[in-house]
Amino acid sequence: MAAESELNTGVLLFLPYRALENRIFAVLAESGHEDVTPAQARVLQRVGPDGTRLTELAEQAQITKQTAGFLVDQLEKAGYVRREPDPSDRRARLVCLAEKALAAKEIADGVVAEVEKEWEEHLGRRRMKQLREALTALREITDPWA
Amino acid sequence: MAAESELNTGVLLFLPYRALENRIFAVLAESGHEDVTPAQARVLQRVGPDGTRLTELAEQAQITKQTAGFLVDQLEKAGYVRREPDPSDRRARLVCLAEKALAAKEIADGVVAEVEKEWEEHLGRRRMKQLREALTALREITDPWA
DNA sequence: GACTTTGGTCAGATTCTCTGACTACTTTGG
DNA sequence: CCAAAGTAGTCAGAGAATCTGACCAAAGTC
Repeated sequence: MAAESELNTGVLLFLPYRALENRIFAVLAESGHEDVTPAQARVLQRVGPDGTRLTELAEQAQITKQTAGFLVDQLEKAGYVRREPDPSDRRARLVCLAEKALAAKEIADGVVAEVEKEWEEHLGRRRMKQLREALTALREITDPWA
Repeated sequence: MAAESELNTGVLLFLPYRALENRIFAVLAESGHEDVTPAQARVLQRVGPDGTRLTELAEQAQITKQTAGFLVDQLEKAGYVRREPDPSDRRARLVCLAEKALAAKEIADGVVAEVEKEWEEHLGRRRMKQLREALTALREITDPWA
């Protein structure tokens, strides 16, 4: 590692990301969702409001569709998602959020809001805004689904 | 997910992080380091220039010391690290970077520099600076080892 | 010197992930 | 309309990564 003040941007991005994720999992566990694993969460997070196909979940989470299937099986058994037939393609099925996932999502969103508030208090409103703005702009060249 | 323009800061941090990581692994694989797995890399990344204890590696990577030991075993077999006795504590051993790891690190650093340059070109010098500055400040409240 | 903490290992189980092979449905180009 | 090619998903089996629990040896504390 270089001198303390010169960490590369990757590490700099990762540190707050992980801090946030840790906070979310801690609160989720406290509120009766200790059964969601990080791997499952990475898939669950990507299920859209109208359902999402397995293949699409796999792509976005950067895992194989077999792995995605495995994780969705578990999420289904645990009551977080349902699989419904896709009306537009009989091969496909849509993974949809169930009640339990919506409740968990609400809790997670609350933690995110809380942490974002803490960050804004630490950075000041102006720098927080600059941060979000720069990251949003960066998305244009780093997010394949932007 | 919310409207496109309103992604939470966690996702916003994660997207560029993963893009960078993917680039690093791609180049590393091309240059004869296809044997380092992501899990190993997360440990390897945290080995300091003067060697680092297993327990410390485990803490920083947020894995158990058993897992860390398992990964270091593999890195050692693959020639990326050595284990040397810690002169200050006869129980402990220091995990030290070997030649092969230094070479890989040089390559990785090159990719990071390249990607940072691309980002700066996209954002402009000013916003890139603001981004790094905000992230560095955030480290004060999100990095337990800051 | 007994007690507690800390650094690390061993053993075994579980979870996550992958590759390869396969079925069923859809799309496309005559 | 039909054959070929592509896409959605599953099954089977293997390998990688991770954990918990039990343990040993050296350090630190009273």
